Amino acid sequence: MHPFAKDLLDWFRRHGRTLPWRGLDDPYPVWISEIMLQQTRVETVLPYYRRFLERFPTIRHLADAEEDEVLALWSGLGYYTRARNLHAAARRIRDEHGGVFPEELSAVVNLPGIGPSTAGAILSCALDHPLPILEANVKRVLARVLLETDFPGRSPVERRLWEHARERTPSREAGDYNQAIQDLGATVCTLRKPKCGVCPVQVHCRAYAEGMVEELPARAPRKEKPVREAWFALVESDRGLLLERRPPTGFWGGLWCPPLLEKDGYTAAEACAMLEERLGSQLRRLDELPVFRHTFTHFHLELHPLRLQWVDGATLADSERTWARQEDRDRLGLPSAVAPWLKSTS
DNA sequence: GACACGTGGTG
DNA sequence: TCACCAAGTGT
Repeated sequence: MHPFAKDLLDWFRRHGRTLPWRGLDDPYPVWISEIMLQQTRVETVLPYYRRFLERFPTIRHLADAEEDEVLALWSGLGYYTRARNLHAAARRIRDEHGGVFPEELSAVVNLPGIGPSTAGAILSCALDHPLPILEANVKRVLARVLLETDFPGRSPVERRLWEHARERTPSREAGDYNQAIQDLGATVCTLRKPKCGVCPVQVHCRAYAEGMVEELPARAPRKEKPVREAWFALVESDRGLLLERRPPTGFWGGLWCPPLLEKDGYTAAEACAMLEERLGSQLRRLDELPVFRHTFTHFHLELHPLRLQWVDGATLADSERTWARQEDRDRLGLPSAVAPWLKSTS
């Protein structure tokens, strides 16, 4: 066994965390935990994990459920594709593997939502297969131990890290080893203020020897977030504020919101005319309010509020549009960035 | 290979 | 306030 692995396993026996999906030999609950844990912290996952397994105690229960119910139990966890893939994979296991979670790596990585790292985690933890994992904790620990100064997002670096992860994964107790290195990353070898003083693998760590621990792993090159600008049409009538349901794809998908019009190249007057066309009604321009900005993961959205008065008395004949007073807006799903802004404006 | 996907925590 | 990050995968 690699000396690094031995020291890590000794530490794990004394200081490893107790988590509900540990020490299980059934791949199903381990699978659920691994999917929930993708890009998500342990503390966030715990209540969801319990509720989910209570409602879907076996693969068959999950496979036989409606997707809506699966999504409802996932609500609040984010990355909802994970839930749809989980459900789809359960149905595939029911239909193609007789309801039994497959044990071949090739079959496991072919299931939707399971990539190489998650497959390694499930098979090593539940069935003790000697497979490596490579997720954020492992990347950080190995980048430091190996003094890997290139940033791990680049694929040559990633290949190297996979290779080192494989070399260090012991042929027995691979599951414990994988849990151990993740615990180390979560509690000792943390991104900020790492506790090198209590680290069980300090003697193996090149970054510690070089005083480089806090500089690693290297940060990704900064990417400028693009700014998207839109006119934000606040159409008022005696029945309240006009809201539209956002299209299902894109940001704020399916939520109710005042109309947005791409600002690129259109003046306020042109935007107003386009909106009149869309609504089939005349609008009177009132005034413009100060720009407000909301930041998404990949872009800034700059909204230019345009107050408009609904002129004629035509009625809205569209299920995707509605008038809403303040009390109506509290009931409808408005984007969390928009609701308080509207409240403070009107 | 870049990008999208959600939410909550942190300095 | 804001950038950055967290048990990655699919397109």
